[in-house]
Amino acid sequence: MKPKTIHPWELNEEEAVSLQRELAKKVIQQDQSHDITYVAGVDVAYSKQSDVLIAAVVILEAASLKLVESVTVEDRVHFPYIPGLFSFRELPPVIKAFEQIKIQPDLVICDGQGIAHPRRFGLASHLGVLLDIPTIGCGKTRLLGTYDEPGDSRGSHSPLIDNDEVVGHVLRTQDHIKPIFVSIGHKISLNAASAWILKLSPQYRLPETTRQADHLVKIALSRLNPS
DNA sequence: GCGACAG
DNA sequence: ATCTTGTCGC
Repeated sequence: MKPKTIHPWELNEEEAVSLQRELAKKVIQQDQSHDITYVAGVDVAYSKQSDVLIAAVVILEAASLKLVESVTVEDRVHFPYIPGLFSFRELPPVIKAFEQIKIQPDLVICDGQGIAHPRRFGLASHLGVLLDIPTIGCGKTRLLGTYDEPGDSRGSHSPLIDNDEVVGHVLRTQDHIKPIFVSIGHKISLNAASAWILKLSPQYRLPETTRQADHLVKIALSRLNPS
């Protein structure tokens, strides 16, 4: 008989949760590589007037934060937005974009959470396990966890706690600016993750990787949806 | 039962 | 995320 091709993104909610529980066992919450030359940023933009979405991957030279490569991919939504199952919605186009990247990054910064997730398997962790590469979850808002407001100077941070576990850092990347939520994605420690996010955010609230990827997807989408 | 809830 | 109007600041 003809085996049907199963794409993880075609699973139902219950199956997706089961897959997360299985893959979460593969997450490595410790530093692995030490030589990081290229850092990648990922982002996805959606069209409200259709089911089209655009994913972008940008590669920056870690030392200079200069863009050295970028790719955008157009796709269609195949999974609804469900808190906790976000990766099943955004990863398909992101994976396609990575398949076209020539420079292999040593670290990937994701827009969303890593292990600061109900099953410790947010977007960043999912991407890290699939690509077998170090990843960091960098969210603008909280999915879960409690925390005390960090000091108001750049670099101040406080632990994000869920079920008595430290699942991330609430990190202030600029003086007096609203903090962001950093968590381990895969193959990196929380302290190293926060240090990297701070280094990648020399001037703005969000890391340059995220800003560049965000800029790219918005331009690509505006070309499809001329106002 | 009532909120909370990455993007 | 997207939509949306105005406002503030460099």
